[in-house]
Formats: sequence, structure tokens, C-alpha cells
Amino acid sequence: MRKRTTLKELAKELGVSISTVSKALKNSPEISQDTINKVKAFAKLLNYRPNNIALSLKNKKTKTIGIIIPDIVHHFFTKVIKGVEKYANNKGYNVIVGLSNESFSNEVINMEMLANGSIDGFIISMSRETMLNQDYQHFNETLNEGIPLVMFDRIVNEIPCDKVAVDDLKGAQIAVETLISKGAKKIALITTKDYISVGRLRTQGYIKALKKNKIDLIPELILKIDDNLLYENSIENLEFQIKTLLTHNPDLDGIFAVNELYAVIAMNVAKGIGIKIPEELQVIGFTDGMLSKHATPSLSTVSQHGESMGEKAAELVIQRIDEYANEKLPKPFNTVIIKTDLILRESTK
Amino acid sequence: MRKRTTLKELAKELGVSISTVSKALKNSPEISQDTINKVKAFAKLLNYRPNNIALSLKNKKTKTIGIIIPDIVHHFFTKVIKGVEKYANNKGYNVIVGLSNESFSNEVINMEMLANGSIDGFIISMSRETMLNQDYQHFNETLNEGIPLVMFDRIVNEIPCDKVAVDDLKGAQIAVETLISKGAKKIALITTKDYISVGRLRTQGYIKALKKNKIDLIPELILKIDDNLLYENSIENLEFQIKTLLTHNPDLDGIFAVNELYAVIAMNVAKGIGIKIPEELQVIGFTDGMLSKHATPSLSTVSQHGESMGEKAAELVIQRIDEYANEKLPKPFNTVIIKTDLILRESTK
DNA sequence: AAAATTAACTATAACGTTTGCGTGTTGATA
DNA sequence: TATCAACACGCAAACGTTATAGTTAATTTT
Repeated sequence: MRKRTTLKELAKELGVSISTVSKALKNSPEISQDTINKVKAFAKLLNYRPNNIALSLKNKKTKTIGIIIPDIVHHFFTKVIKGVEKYANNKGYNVIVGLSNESFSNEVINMEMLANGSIDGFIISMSRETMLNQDYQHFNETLNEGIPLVMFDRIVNEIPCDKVAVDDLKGAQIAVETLISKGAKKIALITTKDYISVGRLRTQGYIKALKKNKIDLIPELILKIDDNLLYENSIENLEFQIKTLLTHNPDLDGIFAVNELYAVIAMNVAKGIGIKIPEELQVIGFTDGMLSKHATPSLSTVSQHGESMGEKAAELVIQRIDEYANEKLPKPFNTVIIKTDLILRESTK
Repeated sequence: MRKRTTLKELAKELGVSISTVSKALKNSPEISQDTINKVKAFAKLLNYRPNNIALSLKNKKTKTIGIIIPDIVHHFFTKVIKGVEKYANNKGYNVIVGLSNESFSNEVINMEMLANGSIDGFIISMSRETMLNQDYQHFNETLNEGIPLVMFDRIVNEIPCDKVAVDDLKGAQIAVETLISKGAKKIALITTKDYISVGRLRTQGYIKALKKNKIDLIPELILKIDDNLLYENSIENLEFQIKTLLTHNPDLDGIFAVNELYAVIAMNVAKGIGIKIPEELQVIGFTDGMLSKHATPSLSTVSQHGESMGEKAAELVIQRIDEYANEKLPKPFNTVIIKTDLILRESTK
């Protein structure tokens, strides 16, 4: 087991000083071409590669960005990570992933672990519990310590930082309006509790679409799910609620759901009780993942372009990191909106 | 913007030496209780937290493990990451994710980036291209440098390291035997090209099950897909192949697919041409993800327990890291097999 | 030929920690 | 009163780098 080679070892073997080796490897004009060649050859022989940790300590930057998400078993977040990785790696950055599992304390612990010098900046989508608590102190502390922070998807105005989001309201509105334009008269909404920002905004989009088309809002048609998907039986609970909704409202001809899982479950329940999709009931979801593509019928859905969001978020943190490092005067914070696309498939006419 | 507090600053403000501060914070008996109290109080006031990078440099360990996977937009890998995170965080480790995107060179670059001191150990599932090339030099180099390496899922015997895998052969065999026991007489296989180890093993399981039940192997019933899912039209290509298979073999009554996507696509194609599932055609897939659960009909599948694999892999690397760090004499390498479970749903009788 | 310049290195400090060892006060002992 | 622990703390090295400031010796300048 050959240990990692260090500058010191190279220097000793070559009979020169550490500084000479360091400079030779960087083609410093202070060093003779002859020595440079010798050092380089020997370094290659011993397979020398500089120690990143030492460099990080010296340069006070780690070339690593931390991404904290509520759950990784989720197509959307996964896409975002992919986008972040893509952009970050391209810029020579590594990505370290922290999972909050929708828990406030996990989020805090993870951030603290990483904020102690392991990363140069954060990309975060906050946990459900954090949104519920509305306790954003850990974000502010991070920012105070001079660590840039970019929020995505689940964002909140109170925090002065860059943000990347989708136009949830508009995306939802267009989806519902499409349902209406395709003949739906009575449209249900399956959404989350209001403390989830994206759920709330998509709900607003639904309401706006109805208003615009002079359709009365019927509160019974709105299912606000407390999605503790951690508990497996919550799916059965959801199925039960949807079944009740459908049987109580036989004239329901449209459903808009704030994520693809709710939409697919709704379709499955409807099919189960003999409702034809899209003939009798049209369905549109949010988030274009595997489920949407391969459901039967395939699901019309609002695509969020998670990868683009990830890339944009990465771009923003790295920009801030540079800004901080070079002590440029700070630009005002940005909120970038990634546009959504409505993808029409078989679940709509 | 308050900068990070260092020991030096604390020492200066308190009028004591750096060592005193350091020792006081660690409750060293060398330091008087009085001083300890003062230092701690002041440290708390300034919100001091030790710099991880400096610690890493000193201790020659980073408390970080790197996980390299071919693709993150994939339920199985995502589950594994979750398991790794869970175990690792519990032990005070961070997880840094590298994506190879199924490319050999990306895998190498990512590993080199991390091997330069950023991580204490690797958990890896190799890229398709690496399996195809059979070039494992980067793995051996990593091991030579004293960095522990644990392979999972896509493993290969040539590399002397710990491994975590599923009994692909047995899992597949049981699935196919179940198909047979439920009355299937003519069973097709949708698999990958043989250089993908898991595909190859699952294919062997299929063959073994047929043999054991004295069913002749019909080569035309085996579809070996070159799954460059990167190219979107490969899905249509797959659909076409399955359609051809089904129309040429109207008496086909079973399909075993080596992943859930292939299985779901097969079901959709079959339904499309009016074949009833499971009455006329039974289907079993591999990997228990979202698709399986919410497909119509829901898919019977072999569950791999990705999260357990991740936890086990994490346990193994951390064990090795400790072993190396404390210069214990090395234990022989382990290959842990995680057992599969066959989950029966609506796609089988 | 003395002074200035230059080439080619080396020494040192610094990044933030930890830690073994040295050292100056105490108070107690002989 | 001289000697000696015990106590409480400081010094300095080390981890692997890089950058700045020396230090030689050879070469050029006048």
C-alpha cells in the first residue's frame, strides 16, 4: 500500500527544497527548466497529486457546494441534483448531499455539519417541518457567517438570498384553464396543506383559473392532503378520500393534482370504480417524472424542468461564492423563475 | 457579515494562548475550571465552531465518504444513497455524491477529484462503460493509495474489495419459477446486454428456472436491450421490439424483465394490443420502485432493498476506514448478499 | 575590480487545529 | 529556608500547501 506522496517527500528524494518542488510543478519562472523537468518527471513517477484538504485550508475555499433536500427518493429533487452536479463539476466543484428527511432538526444538523468549513455555499430546498415552524434562524446564521445560500422550489420571502423557483401559480393556472378549455366544468383539486409553499401557490393558481372562467369555487372539491408519506398507510388514506370525492360528485369531470403521485393515485382510484379517463374525467398533474410517462393512461402534467433549476441554482451559488471571495460589492439578490411547460398526454382530451 | 471565529481570535480576546483555549474547550485537566468556564462562555458568545478542514488536515481524515453512481435519476440508486446517508450521518460522516452518467471517463475524473484528500472511502456502482471496457485500473489505484472501496450492485470479481450485492441469479430464478408455478408455459425475458453484470446474472436465473422446470429455452424470447436510455427514442425502439415479440408469439403467457421500467413498458405495449394482464400474460419485474407500485395493473416485482444495501455498504467502508486508520491487520474482504423479496401484485395471477 | 544585477534556490510564515513538553507560580514538605 | 510536587498555562511542531521574502553564487555593468 503506497502512501500518498507529498511535496516534502518529493523534495527530500530530489535533494531540493519544498518550495522549489512546489514552484517547479507550477512552472514558476524562478525555477530552471532543467529542475522543472526533473521535478515533474519524478512527481509523475510517484504519482503525486496535491492534497485538496491542505489547499482548502490555505485558500479558505473547498470547491464544494452542499445541497440540502428533504428527500432523495423523489424524481424532482433527483433531477435538480443532476443539474447542480452538471454545472458544478464543470466549474471544478464537488457536490455534497445532505438529506433532511423533511425534519427541521435534521436540516439544522446537516447544515451545521457542513457549514464548519466543508463547503463554500449551500443550495437548499427546505423541509416540510421548517416551513411549518417558520423558523429560519439557521438560514440567517449561515448567511451571517458569509456562506452563500440559494433556495429552490420551496422558497420563502423572509430570507435575503438568491432563489430559484417555478411559477407555481401560473403553471397550475394554465393546467386548470386547459382542463376547462377541454370541456371540464367541475374540477377538483388535490393539494397539500397550505404551509407547503408550492402547494399553496398551485392552489392559488387553481382558484385563479376558476375565477377567470367564472366557475364557482366549491370547497368540497379541494382535498388538502397532509402528506406524511413517511407513513405508508397515508396512501390508502388518500385513496379513500379520493374515492369519497368521486362517489359524492359523479359529475366531476376534471382533477388537477399538485404532484404526479396524487394525480396517478387519483387516476387509479377513478379507473377502479369504472370512470373512463379522459372521456369522463380528465386529469393533470404537476412534475414530469417516470410515473407520469408510464402511467395508464399516461398523465398530462406540468413539467418543472428540475435539471434547469439545479443548473441555475448552482450558477447562482458559484457566482456568490466568487463575489464573496473577491470581496466585490454584492449584487442585489435574484429570484429566478424557471418557466413550466404543460405536457399533454392521454389523461386529457 | 461576521467572519468565522478561530481559536486565535478567542485566545487574543481572552488574553491567553491558543493552546489554552483549545484545551479548555476539550475540558483538559491541565486547565483550571475557572479558565475553562471563561473560555467556554466566550466561545459560545462568539459562536465558535472548529474548522473541519483544519481538523481534516491534522487528523488525516475527512469524515466524508464518496459515493459514485452511474445515474441519480433512478429509484434504486436513490434508495441506496438514502441508506448510505442514514448510516453515515449516524456515524458522523458526510456523503459526497459523484455522478458518472454511465461514462468511464466521468467515473475516473470524479474519483480522482475525490481521492485527493476529500474523502476517506468510496462506495461505488460502476458505470456501464466501465463494465464494457473492463478497465478497472482506477479502482486498483485507489485501493493502492490506501483508500477503502466498497462496490455495490454492479460488482466484478477482479477487484479485491468489499462488495454488497443482491443475489441477482436467485432473485430472477425465483421470479421465473413463480411465473411457471402460476401457469406460465412460454416466458419471455427482457434483459440488458451481457456486459451489465446484473443483467447477465438475472438472465442466468431465468435460464436456470427454465431448465429446472424442463422448459426449452427459445432464444427468440430473449430480448437483450442495449439500454442507452440517454437517447430518448430508445424507449420507442424497445416498445417496437416488445410489440414484435408479442405479435410473433401470441401464445406468450409470461414476461420477466430485469428492471421495472422494461416490465412496465412491456405491460403497456401488451395492453395496447389488447392482451389482458394477468389473465393472458403475467409479468414480473426487478426493483421495487414507484413505477411498480402505481402501474396499472400494479407490477409484481423482485425487491432489492436498496436502502439496506446502502446501509451495509456504508457500514463496510466505515469499518475499513477504521481498520486502516488504526493500522489493524486487515480482515479478508467480504461480499455481502442482500436477500431479495418477491412482491406479488396484480400483474401475476 | 568593485558594485550592481540576475538566476536559481531556500527559508519562513500562514491557513486552524491538536498535543507533548517545557516552564513559571504556588503551597507544602523536610 | 531550600526543595519539590502540583498546578496552570505557553511554546512549538505538525498536517500539506503556497506566497513572500530572503540568500547565495554567478554574471554583468561601469
